[in-house]
Amino acid sequence: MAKRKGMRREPRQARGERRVGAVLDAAAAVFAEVGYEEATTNAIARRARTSIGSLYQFFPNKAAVLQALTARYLGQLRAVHDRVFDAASLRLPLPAFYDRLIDTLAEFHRANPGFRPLFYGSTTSPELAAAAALLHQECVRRAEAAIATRAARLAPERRRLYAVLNVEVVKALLPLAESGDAARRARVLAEVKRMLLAHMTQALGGPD
Amino acid sequence: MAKRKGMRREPRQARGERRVGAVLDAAAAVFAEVGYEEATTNAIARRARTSIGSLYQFFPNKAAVLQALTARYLGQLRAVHDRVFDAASLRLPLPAFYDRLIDTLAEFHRANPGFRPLFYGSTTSPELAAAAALLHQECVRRAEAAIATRAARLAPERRRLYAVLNVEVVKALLPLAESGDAARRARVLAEVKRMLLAHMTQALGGPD
Amino acid sequence: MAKRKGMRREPRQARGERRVGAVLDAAAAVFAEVGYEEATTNAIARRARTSIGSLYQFFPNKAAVLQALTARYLGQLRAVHDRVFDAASLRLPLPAFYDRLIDTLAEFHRANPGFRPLFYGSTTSPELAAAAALLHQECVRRAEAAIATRAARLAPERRRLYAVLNVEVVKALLPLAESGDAARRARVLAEVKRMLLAHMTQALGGPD
Amino acid sequence: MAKRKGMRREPRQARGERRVGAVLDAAAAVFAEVGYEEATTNAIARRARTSIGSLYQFFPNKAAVLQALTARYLGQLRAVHDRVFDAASLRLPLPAFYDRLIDTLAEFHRANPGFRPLFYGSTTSPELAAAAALLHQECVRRAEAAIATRAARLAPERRRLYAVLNVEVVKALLPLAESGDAARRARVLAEVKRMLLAHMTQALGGPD
DNA sequence: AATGAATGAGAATTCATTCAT
DNA sequence: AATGAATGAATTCTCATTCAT
Repeated sequence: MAKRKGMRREPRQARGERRVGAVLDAAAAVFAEVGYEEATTNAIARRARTSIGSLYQFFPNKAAVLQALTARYLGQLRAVHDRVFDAASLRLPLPAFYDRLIDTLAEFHRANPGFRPLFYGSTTSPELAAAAALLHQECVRRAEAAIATRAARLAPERRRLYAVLNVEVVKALLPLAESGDAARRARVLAEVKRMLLAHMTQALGGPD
Repeated sequence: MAKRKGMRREPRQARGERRVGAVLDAAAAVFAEVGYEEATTNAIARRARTSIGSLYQFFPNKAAVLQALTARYLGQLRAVHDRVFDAASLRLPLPAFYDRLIDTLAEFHRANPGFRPLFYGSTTSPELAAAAALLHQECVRRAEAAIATRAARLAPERRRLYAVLNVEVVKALLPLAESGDAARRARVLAEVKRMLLAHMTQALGGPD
Repeated sequence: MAKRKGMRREPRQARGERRVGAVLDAAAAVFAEVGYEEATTNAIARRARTSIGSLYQFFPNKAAVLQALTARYLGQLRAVHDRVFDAASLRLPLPAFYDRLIDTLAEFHRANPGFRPLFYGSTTSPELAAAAALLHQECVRRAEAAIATRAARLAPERRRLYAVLNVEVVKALLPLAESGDAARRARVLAEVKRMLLAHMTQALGGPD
Repeated sequence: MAKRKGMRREPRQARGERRVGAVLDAAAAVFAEVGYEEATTNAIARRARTSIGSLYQFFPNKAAVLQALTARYLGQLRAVHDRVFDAASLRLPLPAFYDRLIDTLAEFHRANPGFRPLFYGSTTSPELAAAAALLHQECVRRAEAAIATRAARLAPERRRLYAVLNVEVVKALLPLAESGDAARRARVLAEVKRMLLAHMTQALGGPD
């Protein structure tokens, strides 16, 4: 599994396995609260109810914790993408497709506060930038593939441009959807769908 | 003047005035390079060719430097807004208006690297969040006013929602415009305009 | 047996016996590479292809590993000494005696990299100093005995002084012999012999 | 001055100048007590009656403290060498020359406990090895020059070999001279002189 | 007995801020 | 006013040793 990358040692015992999971959960929580750079390894260990030594038994440094957490989220994100970009969905009319896509992504975003600091990772630390790039790429690749399915004749560069624009807009507006009550959330998501639909309909040259 | 917020004392002499400006210039540069949180006051002082002691003579702490810099950028941003949201512009057809607006904002963004870390300030440190909120509000308020002029009968909450959406989308996509050569920049900006235009035309024109 | 010093328990089984030997071999290798103080017990266990827990099953602490290794080397050193200080050798003319002695010691030194950090153990950690002292004493005692045989009327303090000088000079110059190719080695050893011979001839033969 | 190498910043104020000296004095003392590797920067700062932050204001890391101290000792050692290797001394008969040389070096060694851990620096840490190499080279170079003066026709490689041997023997035996009372010291030094004299007389081919 | 996970004191280093000169 | 030295809490990471499985 990808989440083994950069770890100091494979946990050989079930206890270690659990501990690694606990550390990643704790890291997600701490990163969500104060961000990656401000997060301290001691705070993560404390939150995981373990000792700092244990953390370093499995992860050689703070960056490795970030990497492992990123890998875990990447796996979850791929699973979500597999569902919303499946063959059936890709054959849906564009409005229905966007409806399903945005709702699903919004739900993933809502349910995973620990995902956000990685996805929105600032450019300051290279390791965080790498994490963000990884997740971002996954999104762009999927969007690109979806566009390719729906607009096969589109030039690859335009396809890529539209993919990036879609990703950036959704990325920018999902936090907004979280910024109020359920009604607010519904209104924001509706507008996101409307905006992307309007733009892509026009861009792809008429109604799909 | 707004930029005196959080300063320890008013410089009575031109020398002090110049020193403050130099510190803010240095802070802008350092923030642009490593971000606010990673920036050190010593690095700022060094860059300003002054001593750390002098810096603290004018600013009680690091946050005050950020605040003053934010105030300075807020002033510049307001000046830009005054120009693009003037009466003549507001009377322009929507496409022409967006064209002018986006180009102007893109130029401001391009020309002020020090503005970005404040505008995109992550949520981690409260002071940075406050800075970002201040700049964000200025943008939203102006967008709201512009929309009010063009769609007077629109319910205030919708007006506000559209304002926020416009701001977020532009904010999200300007960095993208910076991410390549001039052609890339042109393509991205064209799509931004198209996207907002498509959305707003529909939103303002169609059934609410 | 002396090598049981400081051990937690006697291994009752051949497996344990082998394990202890493997740990000492590993310790010798690691000490040779990074020195006693920089060596970690985990590195020793890893090198011995055993677990840290097993290591501590046999040795109560790091110092005990050093002690046991020292004891093992002391045994080997005594065996070498028994050979070069045997009755026949002691009856050899002084030049022939030194020739044999130095060559033998140089060979022991060359063949046992793990011996060096113990023999040259710095004064910093008490346990290392103790190890070095033990090995040093063995050398001095043998040298003293040899001198006593050859110069029976020499005052004990002088005997001891000469013994110490001989040991220190050999100790200091053996690493030098290792510092180059075979020719270098031969030249250095020849000079060592010449130096000690010249000195001792004068010291024993001349006025006291 | 060489001692400025590797320092984080030149002290600009007299206070800083004093502090740097105090830190080096403290480092010498701490290194003498526990060795370089076991010495902690906090212990050095405490001994210098300053804060750890001050230490790091002038030295970027522990190695830099070692470097600066080495440079200081190198300067002192050169001064001593300048005296014992001056033209007049080099014209002295060999016995008188060695007498003066050994006594002077022994005195330097006795008076500078902080010099020893650097001069005898083990090979474990590269920075310590570098320090030791620097001091060692100074000694070998001087010895070589002295031998060249006294035995001009000697092949350069032999000259170098004798120089190294002289240095190593003195280096090895000076600590021995320190190992007892004044009488012991005198006896050891007398034998060192006798040994080197006997060897070199023979090596250089008859009485000088 | 063997394994390897758990522990936490301690080490090097940074940096916002204060203070002496 | 200006300079830069002083401070020390906080941070990342290591490693000898203990303990659960």
